[in-house]
Amino acid sequence: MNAEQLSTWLSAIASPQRMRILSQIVSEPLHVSELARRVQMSRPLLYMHLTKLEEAGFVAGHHELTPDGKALKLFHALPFSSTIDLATLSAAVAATDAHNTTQPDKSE
Amino acid sequence: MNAEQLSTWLSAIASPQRMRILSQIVSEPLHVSELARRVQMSRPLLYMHLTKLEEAGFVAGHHELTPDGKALKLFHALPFSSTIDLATLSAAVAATDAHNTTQPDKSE
DNA sequence: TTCACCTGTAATAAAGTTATTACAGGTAAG
DNA sequence: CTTACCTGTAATAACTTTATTACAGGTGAA
Repeated sequence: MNAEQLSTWLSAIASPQRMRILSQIVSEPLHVSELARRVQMSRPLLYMHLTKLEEAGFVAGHHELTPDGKALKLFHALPFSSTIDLATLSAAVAATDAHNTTQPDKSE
Repeated sequence: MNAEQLSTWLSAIASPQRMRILSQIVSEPLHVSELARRVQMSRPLLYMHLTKLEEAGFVAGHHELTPDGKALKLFHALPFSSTIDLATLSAAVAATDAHNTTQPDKSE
């Protein structure tokens, strides 16, 4: 994991709003509109936050049909645990440097 | 630690630039101008980043006089290690909620 | 058909972060 | 006194993130 990837990952959770969103869907999944009401946020804004969380791998969403045929999009938090320290950060920077110096165009 | 504090802490390291700065001063302290040259960044910009890192407790700066009397400001990285997971985030959100509900004006 | 729910996105405004430029001032050496 | 270093900050430009508003469209029930 290079510096940019680590940054994207950390940035996704480094937001009080997204922490609140996450903590609401830890124990049970909720559909978007219900979640928007719980965190008191407009739906479009919530979508933006959920997209960031999903891209960083903190949540997953899936469609589900209620018995009466209504389509809901449910989101739930994905468990994770990561220890972060100076070595983690230095390793990420080193990965970026290696990439930009010896392997100018390697896809990963 | 509440959600805002955790956010400030995470945001401080969630930046490729600040990761690069940190990784340069892990093993040895450097003065501002020298550090600016190493990370190829203007001094004013570096100050801004260092201020954020210092406020979050990732670096410390102190003045030092060279034998010939020149005043340098040296910065070095402070060691840390923290495990982050859903429980950490939920606890931070809970701390914020408790603060805003039962203790409207408690200083900490 | 109308009401009350739901999903999804485009356009844009508001706010915050990052980066640059231009200062003012200090010490030591040539 | 000029050159070559250094610290520090104010003003502002450029960019990114966050938030709002306004759409278009779907289902089921009254």
